[in-house]
Amino acid sequence: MGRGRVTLKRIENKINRQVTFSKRRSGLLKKSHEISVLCDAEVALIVFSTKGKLCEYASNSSYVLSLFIFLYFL
Amino acid sequence: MGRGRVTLKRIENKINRQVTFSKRRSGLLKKSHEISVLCDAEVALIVFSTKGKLCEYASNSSYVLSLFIFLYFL
DNA sequence: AACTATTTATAAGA
DNA sequence: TTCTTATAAATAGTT
Repeated sequence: MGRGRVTLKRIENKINRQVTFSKRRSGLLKKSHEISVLCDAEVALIVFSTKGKLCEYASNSSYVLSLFIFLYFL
Repeated sequence: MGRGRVTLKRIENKINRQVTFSKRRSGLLKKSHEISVLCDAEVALIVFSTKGKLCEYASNSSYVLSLFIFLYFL
């Protein structure tokens, strides 16, 4: 996607890595939401950046995600 | 994506819904893996189809996903 | 934070 | 149901 091919390797430049993280995280959230609605599927997505910033998505009935996060931080 | 626009609405045709689920699930897994490698992020993805078929991805250190699944099936 | 050239994902078709 | 292809969507690099 975009002007260069993706090489599946850690992006060493910190700025680029953060920018890519931000872009792709939102893409992942969007697609998680889409599959849950289109296909009537239950989805839970949890993403931690290197800095430990948490980001999550859960379709409607994924109450279990809350439990998961609760347990994670115990 | 593809030959028609996506309308964010449950796909009523069962066959189409299953096909779309299969395609998009693999896309989601791929992208989850990519962001984890490219951005050095920890990712856990859990997908249940309507039939209850489980599918999951976890980047390297997401041992917590195992815990989650364990708890889910208690 | 926007833009746009390209790659990638995928809806529909074979 | 696996493969192909036209097109939508995501996004890498740029401004």
